[in-house]
Amino acid sequence: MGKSGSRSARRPRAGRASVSNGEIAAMLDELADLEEIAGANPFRIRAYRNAARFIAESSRSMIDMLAEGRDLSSLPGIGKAIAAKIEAIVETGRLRQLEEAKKRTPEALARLTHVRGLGPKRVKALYDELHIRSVADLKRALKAGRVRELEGFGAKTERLIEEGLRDITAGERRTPLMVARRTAAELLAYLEAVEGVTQVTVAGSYRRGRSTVGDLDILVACRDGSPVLSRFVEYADVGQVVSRGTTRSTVILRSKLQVDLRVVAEASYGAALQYFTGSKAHNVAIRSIAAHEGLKVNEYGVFRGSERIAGRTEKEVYASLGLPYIEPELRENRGEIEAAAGGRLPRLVTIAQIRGDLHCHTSASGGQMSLRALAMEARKRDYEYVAVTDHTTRAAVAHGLDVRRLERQIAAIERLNDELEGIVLLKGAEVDILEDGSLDLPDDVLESLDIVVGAIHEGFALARRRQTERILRAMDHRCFNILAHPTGRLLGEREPYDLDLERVMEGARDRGCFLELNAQPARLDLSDTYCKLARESGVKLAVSADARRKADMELMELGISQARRGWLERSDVINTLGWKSLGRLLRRG
DNA sequence: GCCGTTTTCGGCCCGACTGTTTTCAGTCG
Repeated sequence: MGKSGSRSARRPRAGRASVSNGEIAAMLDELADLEEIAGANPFRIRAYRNAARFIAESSRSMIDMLAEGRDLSSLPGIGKAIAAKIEAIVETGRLRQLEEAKKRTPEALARLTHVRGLGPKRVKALYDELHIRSVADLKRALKAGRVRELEGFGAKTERLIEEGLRDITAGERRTPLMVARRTAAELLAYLEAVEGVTQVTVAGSYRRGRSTVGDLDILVACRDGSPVLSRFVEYADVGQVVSRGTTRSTVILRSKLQVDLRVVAEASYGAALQYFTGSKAHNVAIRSIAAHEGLKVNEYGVFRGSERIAGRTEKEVYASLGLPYIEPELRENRGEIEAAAGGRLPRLVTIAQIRGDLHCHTSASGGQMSLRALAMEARKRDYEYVAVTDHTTRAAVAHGLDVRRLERQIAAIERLNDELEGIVLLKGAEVDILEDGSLDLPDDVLESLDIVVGAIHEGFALARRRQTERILRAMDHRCFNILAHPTGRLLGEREPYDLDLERVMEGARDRGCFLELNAQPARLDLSDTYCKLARESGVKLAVSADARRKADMELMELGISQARRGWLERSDVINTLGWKSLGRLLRRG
């Protein structure tokens, strides 16, 4: 964290610099780190962090909002002072307060606070007493045995820091949700079998459906005397026991995934689940509301004075604060509490409502499934339809179909549809959107398809305006239905291409087109915050697995998690419709 | 530094675990 921010701060730009929200957030976060080491007012530091988080998650770019003349101080958690800082960053690419903070406190110290076991106080002590100003300095001091001689440090703290350093050298890792699921399932089965255990739930960001998880937070209810905590640390995959208490323990598995276990009584299970599910920002907001009502919320329940008034179920906890139940995927303090208070919570789409998949590949363009295998797999999932959308000629990515091969595939689909019961294969294609906005199949072929999915596979570097026009022109074609992976991002690999996504959303809505939520773990495109923006713009989405092989079909669940995090309801997702209604929607007339 | 059915000042979520403490600070979630 904070690294990209420091880069842009050193490289001033003229005029409105193209500073991303992520860079602005990183600069505020770095400022918070440095001020914290310097011992500044902790509430000011929290204000910086809250603002940074809001900006990083915002689907609107700060540059655009300023260009529109929006008053940034009207945004939640952003007042006059931080609004001025954001403006300065956008105008000049730098932040004076950050540069001054770096003069007082070496900037590498900010990174040290990210080492497990090291917070601002210890980093400051290391700097003041041992003049440690970098990871390398710290390693040398550890080796020389000088750290343990400091007041407040000891042999155990020294070892904790050494372990923390190894982790940070290995890079900050988050585990993909689909990978964490397997680990969680095995651990859950193990814990459920321990005597005295009555309930086990994986909470945390896993339960909130985030695409990656930093750790697993497991909550257990059990009868008195259950040996669940000792069984937990004895679990065969445990590599290291970090802490071990009477109600909570933390281990790191051999896979390096951290797991926290928290044990509570049945009467507190709902309150503990609410607390342990988070997010932190949601909990802080909830507890703050409680405080205004003269109540106290903790993981044991909701209390008025010493009397517990709720806690057995989450529903009870929210009800005690005058709120309806809030689904875990919404708990990010992105407006869900206000919506709950106003009776405006969405009824989130569920996996059971999905009637088909609108983006799948066969062995004809890089996939592994035959047409028949694809149909069987879809039927197994109780789908009513599945679209065959292989790449077309231009796709440099995967041996695309030319017109002749596509026509043969269409004929094969028609024969198969005559033969198969309980599933309909849709004739489709994933066509390339060329740089001038045309599609790479002739009109008469496009006309013969049930569904046309369009995507950008090359020319990622076009300027924002041209890229936006390119897509809008593609959607002008009366056969165009769904814009696949709309921002083109590849997580950890490729940034989204520069695009005015709001214009694309409005353009799609006005033309009767749709945007995709591509459920491939590396894409998850649209993101949750863009899903929310799409819903607010009135454009509907298709949630698609973009499957290449059988196992990919289950990625629909990942897509639905993301859709729920984006506040989508059944009516926002077109593949909740039966084929009859969907077919009408796809014929733009 | 932000915020407001305790409103322009005075609050700001709450608790567990560890280590080096002889009563609690630091860190974490």
